[in-house]
Amino acid sequence: MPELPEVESVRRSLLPHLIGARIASATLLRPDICESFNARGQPITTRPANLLLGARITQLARRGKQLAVIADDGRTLCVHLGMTGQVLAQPREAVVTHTHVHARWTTHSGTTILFRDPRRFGGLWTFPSEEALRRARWSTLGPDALDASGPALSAAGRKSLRPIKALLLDQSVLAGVGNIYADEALFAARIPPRLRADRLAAASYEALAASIRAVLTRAIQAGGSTLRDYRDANGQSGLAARNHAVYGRAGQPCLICTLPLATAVIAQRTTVWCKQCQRAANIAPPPRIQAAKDLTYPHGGVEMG
DNA sequence: AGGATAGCCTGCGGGC
DNA sequence: TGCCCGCAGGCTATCC
Repeated sequence: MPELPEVESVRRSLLPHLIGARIASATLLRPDICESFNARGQPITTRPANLLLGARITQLARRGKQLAVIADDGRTLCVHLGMTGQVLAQPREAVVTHTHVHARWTTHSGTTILFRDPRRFGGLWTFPSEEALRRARWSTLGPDALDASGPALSAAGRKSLRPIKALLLDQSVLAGVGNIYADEALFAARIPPRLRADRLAAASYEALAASIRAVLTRAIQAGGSTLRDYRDANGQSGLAARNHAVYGRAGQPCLICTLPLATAVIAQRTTVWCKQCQRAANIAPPPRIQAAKDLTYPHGGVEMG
């Protein structure tokens, strides 16, 4: 399940293969996984030129779980890995054959790039400019989860009746967190996943934002979480799953208190947490907002500030 | 309009 | 051994 750390690991592993490379061929084997747009934002038929044929790659960008391959003339290819998507780089003469390859590129330096995605929850989107991508697809995303901030999360959460876990999974609130790292971050911050978003104090959102940044950073350092499908561009699996404290550990002992970890479906996702360590009572509640008429001041004045 | 739900899609593992 | 079912889940469309 590629979430932010996995997509970032793919991006980093692609850099040496793609930066400065010129695209010698581009083939779309499954047209229905790609959508192309012109400068006016209208959908057009995908042609090799839209898939960066002839372009020189200058930049690989990422926002949340989405990757952007940007060329010197502005042409931009957006890649979303969905659940099982992979971008693989291999020598042109490689004999390894893959199933479910939906697009293939070659570079003038002799590298073949494949996009494969058995479950096809991922896809490709092409734009004439980086700006067009940002306008069409990235403007609906919240801040990148590596930049998670307490005030921004709090602003979204304080008016929401959803469980805090649902808030973390909402890409328009925060871009990049999926089911694995939502559970891990909530455990690290000792927040119960079902707690209503509007019941968290600003200080708790600050702690949660810090946990999100820490969990994601550590996972990137481990090369992402390989459960089954995830690989980076070189076919390497990631070791971050070794660090999971709760995800995939239902019924096993909590690493802090040894109580068996609980599991339930929350926000339509399998959720694992520790009922002992993650309790609302551990967390500062939000300040109660009282009606003005109920406020009394011993000295009869009105407090400012 | 926020929030919940269905559906997309394939591979794998458990149960019989 | 083999078949069937359930599950995994990011995201969009749809409904309430």
